[in-house]
Amino acid sequence: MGGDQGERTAVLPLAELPALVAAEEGAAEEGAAERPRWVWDDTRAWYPALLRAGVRVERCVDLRLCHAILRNSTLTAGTALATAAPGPWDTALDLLEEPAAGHTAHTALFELDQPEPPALDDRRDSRSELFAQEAAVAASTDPRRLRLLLAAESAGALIGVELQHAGLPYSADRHDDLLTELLGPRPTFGRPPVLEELARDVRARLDSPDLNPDSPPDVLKALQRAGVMATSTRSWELRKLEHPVIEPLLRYKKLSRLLTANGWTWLDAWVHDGRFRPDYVPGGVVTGRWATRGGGALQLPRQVRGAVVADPGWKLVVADAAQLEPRVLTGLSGDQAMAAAGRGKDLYEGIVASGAVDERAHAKVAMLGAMYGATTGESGRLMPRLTRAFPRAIRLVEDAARAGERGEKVTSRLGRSSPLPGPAWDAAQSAASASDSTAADERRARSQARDWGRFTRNFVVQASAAEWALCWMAELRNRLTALAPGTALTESPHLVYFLHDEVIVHTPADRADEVAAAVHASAAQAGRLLFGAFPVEFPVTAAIVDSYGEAK
DNA sequence: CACGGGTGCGCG
DNA sequence: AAAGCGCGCACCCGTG
Repeated sequence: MGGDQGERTAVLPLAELPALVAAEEGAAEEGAAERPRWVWDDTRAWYPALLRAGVRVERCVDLRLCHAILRNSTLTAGTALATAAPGPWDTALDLLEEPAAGHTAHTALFELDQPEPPALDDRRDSRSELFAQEAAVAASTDPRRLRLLLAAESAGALIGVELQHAGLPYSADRHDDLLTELLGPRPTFGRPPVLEELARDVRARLDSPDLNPDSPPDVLKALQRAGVMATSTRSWELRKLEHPVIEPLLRYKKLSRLLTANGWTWLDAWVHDGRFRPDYVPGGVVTGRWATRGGGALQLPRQVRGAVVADPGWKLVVADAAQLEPRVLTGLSGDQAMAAAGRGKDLYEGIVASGAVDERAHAKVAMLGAMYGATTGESGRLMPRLTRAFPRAIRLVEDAARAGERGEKVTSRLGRSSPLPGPAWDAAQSAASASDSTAADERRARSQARDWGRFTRNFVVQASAAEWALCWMAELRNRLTALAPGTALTESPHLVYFLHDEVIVHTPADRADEVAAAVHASAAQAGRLLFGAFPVEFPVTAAIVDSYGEAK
């Protein structure tokens, strides 16, 4: 429970924890005590049971997530925590989890690797870890930013568990209707009727009665036999070709994708009692973005978003940050010209108005190219114009790319650093600089260096954008709690979805306007937290709707 | 039969 | 190699 003076120690049965947490949080609610910040090894291990017991936690330190940040950050380089040999806090979460009952193969593997796995508590000492982390932050080159990052990351961990607990309101009936409309009735086995008919059509038009349309190699061969000069079966490539089979084949691929990714099987597995409950993994991506495990929540196709429906008497507030990454780049680089281009309007229109490019689509493709490292094509051609108009912003991503090419780390706004390239990368660079290096060695080394440079170029922007989004969401969470203090999570406005630069709040209809206001205020606050007084704006849209499909 | 790489496509 | 970043997931198919 933190490094407070006047320490109290209590050992209690697990079953009594919810009551203790509730008492401490409740005391803070009534102003009788300081708000606790719960310190634990892993939010995903502790918080779900508390929520099930009806207990919410306002603040925490997720030691596992914070450790990962501090271990690798350039701001804490040289601290004891960063230089220590790898320990239990560096072990992947999966290896520490209890193997699920019945998964004997997993158990066997586990025992093979670690004959006598010690108990969790022996391996991870949360007290000493907390002190080590506090020392590392205090000794860092920017404690303020790191503290903010660790707080935001930990808030994200709480939110991830709360999102799963609440679930995204989801109408299985609407989803089923959509599937039936597009694919025909659900078959007990084999392809749905519409897909079967399309498969028949494709086979006929290619004169290949045995063709398996799900096998790209088969399809490619059949296309070539029919005289279609395709080199792959990717949709974007097929679309450019002329042949009577192309249209039904594309339709087959699109519907087949819907069936396999979000068909009835997905519905059965992931939607229960009117809620879609994916497993969010905060910090699951190197850049600090979230990942999901199962359910594919971050790839929910636009096609099915109409099935996300508010409960009767409730609304969804669907909020989206406009042009988040270029705006984050603006703040990172302190580019006044780009800040002006984004002030009070669509950033891409602002770039057009600045005279740098002719039309919005060009502004967008040029900005994406700058942040992703495009060298050829339209995007590459637009780069010089962008560089002339916004030299500071472009220099920032170019510098990040050069650092990556040299094999160095780069660091986000709040202090998350990129990983170093692996041994294969080092070996390739060494081979190229050896006295007996071949032209092929040098080509390979240069190519890999550029690849890594594109990664680090994008890392600074994507990681900082992820930090903005965390701050936005954490701030919003606090404001939502304040709208209805003391109520259970799902009885008052609460977050139900997060998608990189987008959130959805489920709210009683009569609070929707307040929620929308909170969404805007939180975005402004996130901008100040990351970039202080620098005048970069972060406009967000907040649509009050009954269904996700109505937004945008 | 299990696995893992490759392919393709959904999202930002 | 779509034009470049970050992902997850389902499927095919060759390999052991």
